Amino acid sequence: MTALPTTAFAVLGLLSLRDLSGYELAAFADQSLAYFWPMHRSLVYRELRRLEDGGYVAGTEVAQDRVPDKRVYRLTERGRAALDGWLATPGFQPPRVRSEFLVKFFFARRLGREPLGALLRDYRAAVELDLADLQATADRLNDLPEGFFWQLAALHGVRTRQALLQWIADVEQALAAMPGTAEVTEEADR
Amino acid sequence: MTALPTTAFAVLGLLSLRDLSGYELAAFADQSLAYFWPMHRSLVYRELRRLEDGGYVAGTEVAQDRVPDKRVYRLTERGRAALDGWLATPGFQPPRVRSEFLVKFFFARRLGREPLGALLRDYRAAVELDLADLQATADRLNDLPEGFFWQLAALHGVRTRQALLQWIADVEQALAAMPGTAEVTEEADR
DNA sequence: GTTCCCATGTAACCCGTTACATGATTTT
DNA sequence: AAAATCATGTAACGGGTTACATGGGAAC
Repeated sequence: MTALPTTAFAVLGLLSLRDLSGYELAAFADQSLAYFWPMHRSLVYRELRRLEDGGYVAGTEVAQDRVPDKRVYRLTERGRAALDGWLATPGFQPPRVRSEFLVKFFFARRLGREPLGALLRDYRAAVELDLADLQATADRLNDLPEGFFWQLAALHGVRTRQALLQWIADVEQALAAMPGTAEVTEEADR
Repeated sequence: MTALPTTAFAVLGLLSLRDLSGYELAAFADQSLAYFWPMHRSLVYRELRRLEDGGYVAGTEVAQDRVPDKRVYRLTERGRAALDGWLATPGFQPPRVRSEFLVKFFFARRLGREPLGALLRDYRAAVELDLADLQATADRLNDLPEGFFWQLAALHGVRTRQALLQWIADVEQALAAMPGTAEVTEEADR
């Protein structure tokens, strides 16, 4: 009876919209929740098995031709209750960010100006690409009944990425203004 | 020879500043890198053991009285080379964000206006707290040689959190403007 | 003078990622 | 006709979190 992880509720939430197989659910999640709650296919399958064991969802095997059979899951009453209970429960884990870029940047005093500039350029390119991708996702989700919240969720991502672009510009300016660029100095070694 | 994970380089980076025990390293990481690369103590210990096995760091047992003995690690030449190689290598994993709040918000059409308002208020409080905490961390890191980059790394976090506060304000406004608040409707069930 | 916190770490669990499997269908 | 992709999943590995251990100070 140990509490379900957030991923389980993400799965239940998607099943509350329509019945889905694991593959379909993962594909849809990848086009919607992925920007703030990525779920790999494998994990979705495992979670669905667990949810079925717990009686939160019910699966039925569906035969297909041309493509493999699939197992389609439907939310049970128990599952819906769990989802709504979780939604109404106040509190959430603090957002967790993990940025390898910032780890590199944090130790960038060991880098010369050249590789540092390259690092920032790469980062800007990555953020811009990501932002474009997110915009596309947001547009795709526009026409659904949930559109209101989904648009706003996407906007959350857009805003943070725009802030990042601004940050990059600031950093580049600060670097240009700083005359003595820290090359790797001897005293930095030990 | 399988590539080291980012956490290993975070550890090497901190050891490049000074020799540290696992406990000290974890404590310092918690005051600095934690905002973009959290590392639990346990993980730091395990990583240090692996790095010592690989010859990237060298540990020496240090006896203390009043408190337990500790094992202090020092970067080896091999470790320094690995760190600098990683730093100079272009590329990084895309930043990974995981926000339980947004999962709830994504399915908020199932919620009434009351719990939704509460959710947003909680979120604002959490972001504000987090921002204050981050500011404090940034101030603390100001006086060190690495201050320049560390300040900017902290600013990265500050900017994104400020964008979030703006987003929350926008959402609250949009909700107020929306007349027919979606109570849980029957047709949403099934 | 119990109770909580500090300083140090180990052990177990589980989520999340990567790799593997497979037969049909489309692409080159 | 070989190669890549689709549609479905299973299995194994490892990073990250949570729980456990312990003995000496500090706090109440």
